[in-house]
Amino acid sequence: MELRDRDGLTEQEFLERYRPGDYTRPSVACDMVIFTVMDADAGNYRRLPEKQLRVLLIERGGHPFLGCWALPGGFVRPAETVGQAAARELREETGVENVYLEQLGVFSDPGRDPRTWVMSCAHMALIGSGQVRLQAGDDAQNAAWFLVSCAPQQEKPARFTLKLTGSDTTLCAVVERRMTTSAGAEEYTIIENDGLAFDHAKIIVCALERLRAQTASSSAAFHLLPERFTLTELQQVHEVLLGRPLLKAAFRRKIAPLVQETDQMTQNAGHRPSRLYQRKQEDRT
Amino acid sequence: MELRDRDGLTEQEFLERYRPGDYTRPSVACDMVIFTVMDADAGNYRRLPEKQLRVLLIERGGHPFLGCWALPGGFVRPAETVGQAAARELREETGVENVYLEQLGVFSDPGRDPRTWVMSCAHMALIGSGQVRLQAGDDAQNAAWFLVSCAPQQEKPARFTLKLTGSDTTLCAVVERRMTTSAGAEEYTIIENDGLAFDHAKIIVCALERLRAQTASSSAAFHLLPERFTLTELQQVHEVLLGRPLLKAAFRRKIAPLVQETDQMTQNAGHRPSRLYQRKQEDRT
DNA sequence: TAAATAGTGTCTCTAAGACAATATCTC
DNA sequence: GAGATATTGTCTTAGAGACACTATTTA
Repeated sequence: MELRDRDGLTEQEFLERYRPGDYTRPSVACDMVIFTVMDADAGNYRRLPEKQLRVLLIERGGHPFLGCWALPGGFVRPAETVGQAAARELREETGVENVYLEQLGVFSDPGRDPRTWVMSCAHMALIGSGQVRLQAGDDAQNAAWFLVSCAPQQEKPARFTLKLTGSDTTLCAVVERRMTTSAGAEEYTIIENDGLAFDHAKIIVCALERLRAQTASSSAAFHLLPERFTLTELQQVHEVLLGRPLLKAAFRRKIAPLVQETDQMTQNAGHRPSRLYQRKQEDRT
Repeated sequence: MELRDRDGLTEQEFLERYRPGDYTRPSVACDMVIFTVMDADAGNYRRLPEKQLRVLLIERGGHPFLGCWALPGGFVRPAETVGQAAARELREETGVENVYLEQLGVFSDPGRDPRTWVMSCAHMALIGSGQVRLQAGDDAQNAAWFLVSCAPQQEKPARFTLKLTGSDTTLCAVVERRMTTSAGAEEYTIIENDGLAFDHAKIIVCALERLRAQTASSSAAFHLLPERFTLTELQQVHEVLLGRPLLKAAFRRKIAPLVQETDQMTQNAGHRPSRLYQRKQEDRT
């Protein structure tokens, strides 16, 4: 097949002669919304610990947004896909590999980075509570796991109040989801922002919305738990993500076909032991 | 607030002195998967016309992929978001505005464009059958609406056979959806490809999957119909998108809360007239 | 009147909501 | 035994699937 174009060139000849133009190109970064679920300090004696959703943030040590907290991230390199860049960033920041990783979309408001034209391809990662190595207080670059709370406002259900609580800092933002003719990653507007760098408040809210949608289809929570878990733990994770309590009997009926019983039980709880389950690997979603 | 960094600069001073580095940057394009639903030529006398899902493709007049068919698209400009670039492309290609537009995600395999490093932020647009101006045969740049058929293979349900039928061309591809630890726009692999440029087979399959997911939640089909439509038309669109027949009674019960009765009826059909409905605008999704 | 679509009624079955009852462990 | 969680049972209700029946228009 020797197709020739209007200059009489074959494809190979064309490519050999090709020189890219010199119009401006954007930098493309990968920002990572890394979630995990941690147990709250079980103050009381033999109660089950509460589950908390947390997100990893890094304190900025230079301009712009000096002193603000930002999502971990970095630039995409020419020989990798954005997904590979995200996996690389994740490994560099937390040391974990082979975890759930999903592309959220591109955030590209022209002024989002005051330095230069940078678009961000945001990703969400879910890591199990057992895999977290980076602990709050690791000051190599001052990274910390912030407790996440994000609820729609009563009067305006399209507005979300985002509150991120660290050990000695609290960050707040209000983000509105616009409903125009379009839908997609960018349809969020920051109304208020206190302490978050760039447009990262948007990105976090977008990730939370995606995470909730995945939870509703029962697929996300497994990634936030260790290999083996009790049904109560699984239910707690669903409840934290959805932000509302679930009925035990109904929940167990619903997830029954997705889990596999093991012959292990919890030990040393201050009460009746619970059976451990694992995810059934037949049909993945 | 006069925070100074380790060089003693304020943010304003830092930005004034900032010079971007000279590492390579990618070009970022916006590729558009533009769907519409058209009536098949109603050969028979007084039957309702069948609905067909179609996608807009453009024949390439230069290397690379000379003679292949490609999604319409173009490069993102510095002063716009990728969403605005998509809307601009859509307007330039089809003349329509204010239609449903959704970001699908970034496709960024390093070799996807043999010329240079180009990533594509794919978008899906849905335009109503009444708004289509560009007709098959408009040879300004040889654009055509291809009939879409895409079904999972029986033996391997993660493999999709994509078939695009134009007036005098048929394009075929087989695309597999990988299910690794990751999920997202890029988790597709092209197994076979005949006549489609770049990685556009992937992008089209990804768009179709997204479109089906939206159809299941009853939100997409409205955008593919004119303002006023019959319930049978709405059902036909759902059936074409989902690829299976639906029961009339159950369908009507389900979409009843989403539509609003009008006092208009269809005219001059070869049978009993049908009431026209419009989308109920109370709760948008 | 025949052909075609429009529109409704109803039975069944499944899944979710709600609540209760029982079981089993540790302190 | 008290305190706590684990696990199962069942009644009710909402919605989807399946199928049949009636209504209304034009050729």
